[in-house]
Amino acid sequence: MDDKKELIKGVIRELLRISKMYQQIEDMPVSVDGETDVSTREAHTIQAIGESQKISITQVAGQLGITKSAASQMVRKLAAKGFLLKRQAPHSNKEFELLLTPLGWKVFEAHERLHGKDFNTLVNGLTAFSISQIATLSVLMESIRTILEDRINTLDKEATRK
Amino acid sequence: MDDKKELIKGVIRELLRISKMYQQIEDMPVSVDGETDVSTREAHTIQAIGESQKISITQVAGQLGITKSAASQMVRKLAAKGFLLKRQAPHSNKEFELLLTPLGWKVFEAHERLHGKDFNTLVNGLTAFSISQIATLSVLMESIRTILEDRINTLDKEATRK
DNA sequence: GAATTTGATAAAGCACCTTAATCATATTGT
DNA sequence: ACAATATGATTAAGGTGCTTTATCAAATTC
Repeated sequence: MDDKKELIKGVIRELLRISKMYQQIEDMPVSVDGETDVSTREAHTIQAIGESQKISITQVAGQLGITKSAASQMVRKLAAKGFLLKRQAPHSNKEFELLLTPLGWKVFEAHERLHGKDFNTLVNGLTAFSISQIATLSVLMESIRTILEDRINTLDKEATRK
Repeated sequence: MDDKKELIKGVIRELLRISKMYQQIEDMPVSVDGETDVSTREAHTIQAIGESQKISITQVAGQLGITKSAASQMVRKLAAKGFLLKRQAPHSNKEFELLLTPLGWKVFEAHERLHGKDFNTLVNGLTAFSISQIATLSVLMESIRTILEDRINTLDKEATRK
């Protein structure tokens, strides 16, 4: 009985370490052409725009979980650097639609490629295990995710209440 | 065969989502007494000092992975706020040793408690599964960790090379 | 058509970090 | 022993990315 609890604790500890390591990888700047370096936040903004073309500034803010003001500043900087285009939306005189330039797409792809590499390494590393083992893992992961989701919701409520 | 690969991909995606969620929890400020709010970085500095008493500023920098300069600034701020004490090390006239004040310990404990709560929730959530399932999970986690470790090492080398 | 809401922006300021320079205290090599 | 170097700490200046607050014009609602 205690053995089991210890085993579980070990697994959770491992999970937390993995989370930190992933974060560490995620935080590294993306290099395009081995030339220009793009910060993580810049890359994420470019990613958001590349994924949903013609997105507006307010939508970018929503997707990244930052204020409209912050998104506006970020977009201005990226446009100045030539990563994206900001043009009047056809349906509105107050909205803009954002598009990646070829250079922007380069960053987008470099970022995707980097992540794809990590992703594939992980996938390959797990192919050695049996289907039923993976299936178990899948169930446990979902359970862990649910637990964390609940936790985040309660913390959010607490923060909002104040 | 393809089923397996898809299953694995799903698991990895889940893992990445979990990592992001954990990061989200980790980034929330710690509240002491429901009164003072302490930022994540402040809490981590306090945690580092609480864990290894009489640590020096340079050591704090090493542990948090920031420059000595940044650590010095952070420590000055925390000392001014009354969370820690900075006194001359007995063995050296150029080093300081850092200690938490009672208030500092309160933050330390609040931070630990918060994490302990998450930790226990996760542990409890997993007790429903069988020992062998957990054991499988453990093996897989270790394998994932190794993969990420390798990745971080190569990325670090690449970054240093430049 | 007046009042309100919404999208975008600008100004000011904050948290946290970096690099580079400086200073005093060790430590090392000859 | 002492000159050269290394180390611990600090400061000044600057950068990034965010927030809050205020403003403006365009759109929507009543």
